[in-house]
Amino acid sequence: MVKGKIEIKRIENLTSRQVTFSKRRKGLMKKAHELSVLCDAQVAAIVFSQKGKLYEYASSDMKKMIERCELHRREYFHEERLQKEQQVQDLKDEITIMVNSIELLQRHCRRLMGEDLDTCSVEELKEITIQIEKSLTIVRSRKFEEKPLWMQSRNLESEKNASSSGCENIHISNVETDLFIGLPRRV
Amino acid sequence: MVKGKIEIKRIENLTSRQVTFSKRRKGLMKKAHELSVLCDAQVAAIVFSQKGKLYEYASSDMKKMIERCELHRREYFHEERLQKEQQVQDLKDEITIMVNSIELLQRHCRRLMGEDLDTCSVEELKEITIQIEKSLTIVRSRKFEEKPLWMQSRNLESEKNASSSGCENIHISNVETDLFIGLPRRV
DNA sequence: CAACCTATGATTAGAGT
DNA sequence: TACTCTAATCATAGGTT
Repeated sequence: MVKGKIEIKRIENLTSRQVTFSKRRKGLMKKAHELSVLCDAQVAAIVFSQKGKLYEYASSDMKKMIERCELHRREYFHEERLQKEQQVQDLKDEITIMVNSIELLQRHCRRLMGEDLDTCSVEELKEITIQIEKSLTIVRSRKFEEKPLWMQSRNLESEKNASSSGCENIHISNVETDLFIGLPRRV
Repeated sequence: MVKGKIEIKRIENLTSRQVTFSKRRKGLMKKAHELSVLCDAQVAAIVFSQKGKLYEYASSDMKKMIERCELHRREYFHEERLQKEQQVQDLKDEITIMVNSIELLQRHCRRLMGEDLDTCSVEELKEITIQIEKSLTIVRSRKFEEKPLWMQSRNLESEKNASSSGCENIHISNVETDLFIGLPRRV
């Protein structure tokens, strides 16, 4: 083989390979630059040496374009992540509020049922007693109003689903199963 | 200027520019390929024409590398998104359950207070009456147990925080108002 | 547009320093 | 390792078909 002529295949000699890498790499970058200037095109060339060192060329427009793309992509994902985190936090806040409400309601119920009275002040006890007496008056007056049969059956039906076990047997764990029908979403 | 010699600046003649673009683009790709083979390096060249058409070269290693990166990134974001969606769905499910529980508790309370009795069956009405009579017996027996002062004050204190308005002031409608602030609608 | 031609300039392999 | 030199090859501007 004459001087200067080479076959395009891996150069086995390390030194030769390194020298050729340096020369041709510069040549490539120059050609890339010339192409971008002469033809008004966006050109990029990226080279990793065997050792992993990076050499690159990018016409200025391309550089800006890549930067813009990267920035845009990063902002998009960041924004999306923040939104989801905010959503999760909102839901958790809601749950906290609801847990408090449930505890309050449960205590109220227990007291109306004569439980948990140890934690009441004398004042509260009086209020509860008055409420219960009022309730008793109401339900007793109710007992004597015999409703017509069609109305009874209608109520029985609609109640079967809503609270099949009747008032005093409501356990929260049952509630979950029974109530799923028709209630506020599953958004 | 002699034939074949040119200045590196934008070629104004459109035809010339297009021809040169085609020739030099191919030349650049060839050089990129030769560099990657001869020197065992990872090389990529990217060219956008003025019209926005893309031409590119990537040595097989580089191609694989880019594909691997893209795939990895996509999988990562996809995975993250799925996880967050699942978390949000779980929270929403929890909220649905709690909304149901709250409604049931509210109904239970209202009935114990002699409200909402129109939706009761005769059986349920009997059960409620029995419950209320039991409650009344309990609270009436309580009234005569005068608790020592230290116990009263302890209870008063702990109640202040847990339910600032105390038992006697809890109206279900208030509770509802408080709760609605946080309910699932806005999700 | 593309394929080819050719004179010329550009690049570079291999050797030397 | 990074230059310089130089012969040889390669790329390509400006044509022509």
